[in-house]
Amino acid sequence: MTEKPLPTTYDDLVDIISAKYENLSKRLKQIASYALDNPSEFAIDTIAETADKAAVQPSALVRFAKAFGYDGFSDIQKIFQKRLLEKAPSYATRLKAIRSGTRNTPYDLLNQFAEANIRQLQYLQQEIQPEKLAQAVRLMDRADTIYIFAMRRAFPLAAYIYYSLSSMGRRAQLIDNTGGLYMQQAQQISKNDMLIVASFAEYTPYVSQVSADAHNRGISVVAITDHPLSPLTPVSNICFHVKEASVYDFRALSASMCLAQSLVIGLGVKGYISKEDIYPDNG
Amino acid sequence: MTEKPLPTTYDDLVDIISAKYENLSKRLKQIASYALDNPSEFAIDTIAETADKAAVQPSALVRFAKAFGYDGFSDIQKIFQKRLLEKAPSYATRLKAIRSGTRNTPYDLLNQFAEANIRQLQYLQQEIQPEKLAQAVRLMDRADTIYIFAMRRAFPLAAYIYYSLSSMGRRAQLIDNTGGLYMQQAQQISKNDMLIVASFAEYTPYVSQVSADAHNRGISVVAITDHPLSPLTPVSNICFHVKEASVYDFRALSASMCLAQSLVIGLGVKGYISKEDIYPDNG
DNA sequence: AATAATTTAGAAAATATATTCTTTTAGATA
DNA sequence: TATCTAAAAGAATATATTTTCTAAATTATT
Repeated sequence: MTEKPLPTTYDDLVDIISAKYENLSKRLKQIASYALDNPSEFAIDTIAETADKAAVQPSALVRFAKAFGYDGFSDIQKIFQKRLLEKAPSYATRLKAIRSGTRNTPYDLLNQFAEANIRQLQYLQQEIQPEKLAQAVRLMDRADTIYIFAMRRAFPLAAYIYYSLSSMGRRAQLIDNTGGLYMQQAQQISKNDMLIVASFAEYTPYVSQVSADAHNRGISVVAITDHPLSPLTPVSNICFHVKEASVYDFRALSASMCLAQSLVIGLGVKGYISKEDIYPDNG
Repeated sequence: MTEKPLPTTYDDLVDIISAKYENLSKRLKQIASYALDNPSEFAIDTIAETADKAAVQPSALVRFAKAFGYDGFSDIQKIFQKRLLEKAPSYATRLKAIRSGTRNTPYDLLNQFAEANIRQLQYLQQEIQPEKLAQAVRLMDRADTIYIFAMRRAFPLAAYIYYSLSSMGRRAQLIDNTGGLYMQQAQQISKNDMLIVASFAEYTPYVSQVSADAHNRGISVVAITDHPLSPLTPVSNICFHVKEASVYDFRALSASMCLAQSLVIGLGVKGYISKEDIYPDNG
């Protein structure tokens, strides 16, 4: 084995550990995965404490360190300690940086975007009406099949809802407009079903069209949109208005995604509680 | 002096130290102010290192600890260590706190989920490596066509990226496995293109397979996944590890969504800026 | 199935670390 | 300034932690 330069930063070390992981012995794998899962504790605990928590021998930790070229445990632990000391700047510092300098590195954008998303989530918590939420979940719970339709920017929402419902064993259908057949797909919705739609400005006419059609036929519709004057408002039974943040005209999705997740989980928990015996371990 | 309960949290300790500060001896004041100024280092360094940095004798540190009622240096240092561990909490721990004692109305769930999402976003800001982000955007910028592939829970990410890139006029292809042809779709990727993949535990083999194939063929791959030991790590050029929170085993998506958005916007802004540089005075 | 090679556990040794104790220094009081 | 008291330094000691080493166990190879 030739002399490779030892990683001196946590990130480099993670890369190396990831790369070599598959070639490690069972016990060393165990340690690698403990260390990567609990880097902070690994930095602070003594070798005995870490050994205990990772359920290995102290000597195994020394072997682990040596397997990556270090002199011993203390050496590799220092890398983890450095990470803790160099932890990113505080919240306040970051905010200042965001406000003052207007450089636009992807990192700056990420910070701006994260901040914007956080604000929207806090706003969502304040603004959402608990009763509406409960009603929506009730409608979903009663439905035989839950149909979902959204396009363009809202499509990820639909994809998420469809995936979650399916994987929790609920009957769900995604109207995906395959072959341009969205109307035919929507026609399938029957009285015992319900429909979830989502659409944001500029509103996709298809979505409001399907929603209107279902609504006229007496089918329950839950809508997620961005404004009280959205075309979905008049054609839905329950309509959530979620304001989304935007950075450079790129609109975020976190708040509506969070709402969608809450609906799905609300249903899941409800189902889980009543169907506890049937699906004891289901996620 | 009667037995007062010793502070067990960092915040309490800070209060006590502040209160007693004026009555401390010169050397102990020196230590107090060092400790409060450098709580992280104080937590990690040995007594000798701290003594050195604070320019005092090791024994003075013991006296310091005893002045506040602790048995010795190690005891008071533990408080500082606890702070460091709680600063970078495991989400599991925090979420448990959120969970406990709450009912499970959809509204409660939304609040829990929003909190979880917010923490994730903050964590993302701390953990992300600016340079990696910049590199990823550079790869995207150089590519002729950007291919995107993700399935199941990660699929909404792919849908979002695909939609955004397309709507900003970038050539993009979503590998959507229509007709089970994902491999054939992936074969289309050429040397001048790049691939973005996303996959979370339990990892979809298709995604790592496509990623590995592209990577072997020398195509740049940017991966979004959830752990350093993910199967995507070894088969990608740039790999982001985003820890996602979960509520009742429903995993969130905000952090990775935010990351994806930053990549896309980073590219958008970059394109805008570089064209401006080329045609500085042009309309 | 037997042998070799690797990995692991656990105890022993070496090292590092924290604490105590004695001596020295500094500061306060008369 | 002399005397007393409190604080500090530094060496000595006790404790804890890490590392090494050997025997046992596991895994791979013939």
